[in-house]
Amino acid sequence: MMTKPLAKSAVSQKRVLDAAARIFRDYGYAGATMRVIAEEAGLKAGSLYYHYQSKDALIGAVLDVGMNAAIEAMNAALATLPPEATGRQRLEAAFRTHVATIIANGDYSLATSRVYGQVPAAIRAQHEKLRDHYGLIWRNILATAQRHGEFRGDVNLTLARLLILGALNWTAEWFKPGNRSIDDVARGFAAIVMDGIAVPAGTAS
Amino acid sequence: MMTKPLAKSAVSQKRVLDAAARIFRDYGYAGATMRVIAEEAGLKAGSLYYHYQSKDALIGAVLDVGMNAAIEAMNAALATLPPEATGRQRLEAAFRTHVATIIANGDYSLATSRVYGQVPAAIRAQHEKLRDHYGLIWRNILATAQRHGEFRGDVNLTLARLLILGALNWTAEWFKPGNRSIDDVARGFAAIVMDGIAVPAGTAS
DNA sequence: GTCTATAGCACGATAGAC
DNA sequence: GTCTATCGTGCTATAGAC
Repeated sequence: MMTKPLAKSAVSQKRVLDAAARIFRDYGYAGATMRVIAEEAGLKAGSLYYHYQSKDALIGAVLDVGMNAAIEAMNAALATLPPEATGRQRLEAAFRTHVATIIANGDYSLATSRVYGQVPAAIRAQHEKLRDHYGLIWRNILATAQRHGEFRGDVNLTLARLLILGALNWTAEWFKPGNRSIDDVARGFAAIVMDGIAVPAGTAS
Repeated sequence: MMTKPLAKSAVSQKRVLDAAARIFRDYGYAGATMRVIAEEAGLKAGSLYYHYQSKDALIGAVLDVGMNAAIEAMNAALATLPPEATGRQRLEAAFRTHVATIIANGDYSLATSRVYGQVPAAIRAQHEKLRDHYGLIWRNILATAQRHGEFRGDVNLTLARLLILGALNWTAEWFKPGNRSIDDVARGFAAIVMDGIAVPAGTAS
């Protein structure tokens, strides 16, 4: 079965979107000009408006595409786990998937995290639903494991989730392929969050 | 003993800097215009150039002032700990100090974290020394505690530091005074990083 | 679909009055 | 120290040819 070839329009549209992600990432929302985005996509500035109505529409598409990729990857990863998977296994899979997605779609992830605070409020408000949906997936993983007695009852799960997402999202800024693999990072982070870095009390020295 | 009154110039300069931090935070590097910064400071655009040579000099000052405040607060906090303080106590104090500084200087912290990737490379390069210095303080806290056998030997301290700073720096984006206090957040985060969220193995259910 | 050309506006920075 | 006025440049977006 052959993959249906994309229309010329769709190909260009994707090229524009990828170019926009890179330029927004490097220059911020206001600093990314339609001229430079067009050049990065191999077009002239005026031609962008055939694919996207405005600069606002373009940044909105970058935000949504990146977040949808993260949601789909996470749903797919969790769906492949057996029903009897432990909370620990689920959380570790979520760590791995989140980091892998963030690195694979690095241009979109970094563009999003760097420009989010500068995007017009109307665009941000419309995007918020996807963000909240993604947050809910994490809430569920943590709450389920705590309810099953795998995570301590005295841990504030909201705080735990904010710690986890803050730490994982920052990987997009510092991770460089080469020495450490994505799996190393995810496993290392998961180990710290689940077991801590301190020598457990009552351990022989 | 009276505090020496500041010269009119110094007062204005500080007002300009505070205004710049707020505007850079909200509009990004390119989106923050000298006209708007001036208005926020109660001046006209041309008057800014009496205090700062250029927009680049202004963002450079915002970055440096914010980071120097963090370094000084951390040094002061660690200096008040008794010499016999444990690694756990030092780490908890560092968590508390970092979050408190970030929230107290929220305009500067958020401006820095949001525009850092968009600032001209020359400005960023000059600021890097302060960043590295701050990172070194954290490296020392973690390495010392591990050398003393308080933190597990199999924990990768670089990974731990990246997790900690990613999580702590993100607090600037979501923390709102009201329900949770800064100390609650710092204590909660420190507890997770040191002891984990999982129920320890061998614990009776 | 992509181009050129341009309208209308805002930018950073400077000069010189006060 | 702060102002007004302005230079030269570059911005988003549109119009219409190809």
